[in-house]
Amino acid sequence: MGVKLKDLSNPRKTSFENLSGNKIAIDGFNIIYQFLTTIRGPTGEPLRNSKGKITSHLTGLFYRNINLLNNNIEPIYVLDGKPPQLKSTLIKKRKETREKNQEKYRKAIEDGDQEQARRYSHSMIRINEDIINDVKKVLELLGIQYVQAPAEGEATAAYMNDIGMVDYTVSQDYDSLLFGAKRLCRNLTVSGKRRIPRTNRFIDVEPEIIELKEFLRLNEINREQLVDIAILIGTDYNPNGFTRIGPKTAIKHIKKYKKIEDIPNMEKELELINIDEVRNMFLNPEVSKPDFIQKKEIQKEKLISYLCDENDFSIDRISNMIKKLDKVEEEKSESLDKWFN
DNA sequence: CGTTAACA
DNA sequence: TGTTAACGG
Repeated sequence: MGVKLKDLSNPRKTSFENLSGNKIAIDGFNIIYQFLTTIRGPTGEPLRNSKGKITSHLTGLFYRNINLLNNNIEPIYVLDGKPPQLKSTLIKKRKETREKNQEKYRKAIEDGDQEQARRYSHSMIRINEDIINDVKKVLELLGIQYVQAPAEGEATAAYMNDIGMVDYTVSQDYDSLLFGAKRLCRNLTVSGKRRIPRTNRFIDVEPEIIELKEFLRLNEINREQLVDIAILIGTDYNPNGFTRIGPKTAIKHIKKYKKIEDIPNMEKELELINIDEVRNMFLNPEVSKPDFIQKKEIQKEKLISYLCDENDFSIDRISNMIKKLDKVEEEKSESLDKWFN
């Protein structure tokens, strides 16, 4: 779920064109979950191939990556490893709400209530090993690199950003900033319009950059204090946060008292968590340094075979998109020729 | 989510 | 030509 830092952030609008020439570390699980929950047929069911296997994530990944490559953006996917022990309460909590929602879903199906079914259908989806293997397969065939993080994907993505391997981390969550990412890119999507859940209203969603330095300067805090603010609000490692403290109160307190222990009347709340352990999760996370990463060649034939033969994608659509990619490559080498001649 | 078909 | 609905798998 991530930390609720939206109200404190100072996003700067950007676009695919603006990000041309950049390397980005994509929070793999975050993007996969988005595809699985948003790419659906009319009944709210995810897309499936003729064998009944879910394919929403394949559709999303294919089109999104073609768009990135067409704009000369180099994505590197970072996949989650073993979840940290401190996350177990959150995972348990999520499991409980998922099971409750699954029950609601089943009931809605029984009652023939499509609207309710659609609302709870996302709880039927889990990122399992099959899904991960599909993702790895498509990425390999697209020639896109991925790295396996030892623990939190966002932590390794942030590390890659910090040491200059990538220019941005990409996620909808703000956690990579807590992990020390220099720049976070949110809403890195093509279509500008997105429906507000359970309404018929649409809002324009544009890609945005949040720069850690600017964020800290604007709020007149350092990263350690940002982490304390997050802990007050609630993080994956202390999901409930401190009672009656939201973003506004959290920043007010930290600006005034500098750290959580110095805020008056926090003794009882502090007894509930090991605060230094939580801080350490963000300030000193388990990360790996990936080897030098270089984009590989797209394997067009195998990609078409995998998507169209194995997963029933339309051959016309897929080959058209690949043709578009070829066209961009052609233009690129043409302009390169001009440079030399 | 991203593309395409339909429509003014 | 630009906006919106519906489809994709």
